[in-house]
Amino acid sequence: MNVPEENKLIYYMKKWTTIAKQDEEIILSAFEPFSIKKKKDLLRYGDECKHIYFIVKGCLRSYYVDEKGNEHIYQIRMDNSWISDLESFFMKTPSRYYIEALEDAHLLRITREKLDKLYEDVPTLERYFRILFQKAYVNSLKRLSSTMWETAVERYENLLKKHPDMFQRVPLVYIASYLGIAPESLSRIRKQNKSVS
Amino acid sequence: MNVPEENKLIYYMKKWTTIAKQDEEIILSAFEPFSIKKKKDLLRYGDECKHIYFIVKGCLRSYYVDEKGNEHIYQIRMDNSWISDLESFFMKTPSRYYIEALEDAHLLRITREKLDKLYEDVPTLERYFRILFQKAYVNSLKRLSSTMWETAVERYENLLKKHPDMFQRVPLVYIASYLGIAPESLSRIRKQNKSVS
DNA sequence: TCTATTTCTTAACACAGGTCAAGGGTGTAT
DNA sequence: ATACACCCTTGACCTGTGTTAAGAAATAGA
Repeated sequence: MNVPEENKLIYYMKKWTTIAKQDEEIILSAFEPFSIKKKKDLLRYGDECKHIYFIVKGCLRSYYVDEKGNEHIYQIRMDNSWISDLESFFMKTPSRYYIEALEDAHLLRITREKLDKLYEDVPTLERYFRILFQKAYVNSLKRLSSTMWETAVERYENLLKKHPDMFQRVPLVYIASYLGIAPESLSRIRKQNKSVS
Repeated sequence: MNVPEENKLIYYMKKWTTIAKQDEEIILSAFEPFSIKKKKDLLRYGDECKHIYFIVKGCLRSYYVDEKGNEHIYQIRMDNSWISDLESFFMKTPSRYYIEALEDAHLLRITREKLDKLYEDVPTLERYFRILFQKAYVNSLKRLSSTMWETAVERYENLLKKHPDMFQRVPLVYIASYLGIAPESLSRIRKQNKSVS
């Protein structure tokens, strides 16, 4: 990957749909560059999620807090992917989640109004997002079946295989929560695996 | 709901996007009515999933079989929803799932080729499926967070609230698997709940 | 109606992973 | 160099759910 930062979004969109040269400008101008510092919130519980964000560079987590005050991370996202609370974004409802930067991050964001406009101006984008959500849905089902029917050890090993970089960039407490286990359990699993290999 | 059977598909599509009168015929003719008997397979492990199916009437489950031969149900779908193995359907890969009818079912099916053609002929359908997958993704994330962080009892009660009809139509063994628990556990939970209420 | 099959329940036991509590590293700011 | 966060690990104990095995209840077929 050696695409100039401002063109990464277009680069990824072109993987799944064709975009005319003159439309590139229209798309880019609908997005607004946005930066956020480590540990700052992009979205807070109760607020409406007004944007969807493309992560040009950085790392963020989205989580909710249960009645007992425990945080549960359901997404960790890094470079070149999207993050948002889609339900809040599309339904205009208050979010039940937080989104927080785990590293200083550089994003491109767009509001619902501008996105709706963009769908009209560049209809082929409807296809891009159709494919994006289609894939996100398939991945989510895979993750679902893995949390339901694989052991914590298997899930750990799969994540390690699929996102080794995540272990360099994200504290283990968060990865544990993302895997749906206690940090102590993750610690034990890692100890086990070390002695095996 | 009192829509004639053959128009149910259009009826649901119109909820999320506008469809011109003359396009309705184009859409319907791209779909093929298809019936399947109880206990018969719509899709088998290793086969490519050639269609996506709209369930006009009936009930189906999709599941995979692990190395030990245990079945794990990740979807139970009833009237007016879609079923398929999207990964196999879109990537043209062999499916890792089975889809089986739990009741005699009446479906409308479409191939990938016809769907691609339909996206060209009726561009507004791209929007319908974008919204469909968007919603499916959001629901899948909710189900994910509930299997990760809610107890079996909570999941049972939520399902009972959301799909009480499912308990009338689907054997409890399947519902247990769908909830990610052993049938014996579901039995215990139901016993508990009875004595409370 | 009788029988076979499928579905559901119960009980005893086992175990993965959670919880609680404590302690040790490591990085960063002063 | 020191202090303070932050992060990770360890051990002891506990609990929810899985597993195994058996039998009861319900349903469908003859």
